[in-house]
Amino acid sequence: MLKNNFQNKIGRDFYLQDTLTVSKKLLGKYLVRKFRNIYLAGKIVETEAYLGDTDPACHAFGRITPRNQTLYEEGGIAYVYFIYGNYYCFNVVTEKKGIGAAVLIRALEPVSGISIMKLNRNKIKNDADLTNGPAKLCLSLNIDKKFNGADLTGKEIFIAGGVNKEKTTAVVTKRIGIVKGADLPYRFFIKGNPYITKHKLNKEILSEISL
DNA sequence: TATTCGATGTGCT
DNA sequence: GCACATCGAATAC
Repeated sequence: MLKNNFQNKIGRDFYLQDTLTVSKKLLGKYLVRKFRNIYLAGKIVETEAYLGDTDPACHAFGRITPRNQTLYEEGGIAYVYFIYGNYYCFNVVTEKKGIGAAVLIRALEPVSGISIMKLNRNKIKNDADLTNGPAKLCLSLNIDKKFNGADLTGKEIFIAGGVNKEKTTAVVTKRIGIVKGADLPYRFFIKGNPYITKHKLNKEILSEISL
């Protein structure tokens, strides 16, 4: 149905921009994952920026290790990490090679392949609960460690431009679920969208920006 | 409705 | 040995 939208794939140059810029511009675009010849896709409605070795919350803070080395690659690949013994989180690596920065995709609005997403999540009934969190969207889209380092300009997983003509207003808050660097205003979500993570910080809006 | 808490495994100290 | 970019069930109110 929305197949035409998904052909509008984002190219490499987009990801080489400043990480905060990419974080904002990703809102309204589509994360697409090809799963057994079916497109599982959702509109990106919530992101967080992790700015590299100067950001205490970023996995690139400190030395290069086997875990964080994909963060340092050239922008336009995926950084997928395992957390809390159970879950994966999906990031978009940004900026040029040598800078360990990325954007965490925190929530999607399900668009395509919703019935498959529900099969990937046994007990979930509401569409919103399929992808309103970074680990939830990985479960619904069947994203795991094998996508770490995946090329986002390829065919298996990529990001496509939005077709919505209406203007999007984004809202800025502090980042969620971290202790270090928790005061930085690096979380962005689409104003009023019902598919974002449920959190008390949703009410503590620091600023608004129109995209 | 709000808050607490257990599950779970890997990387790094 | 401990911290961890989470989730969802259980508990408290």
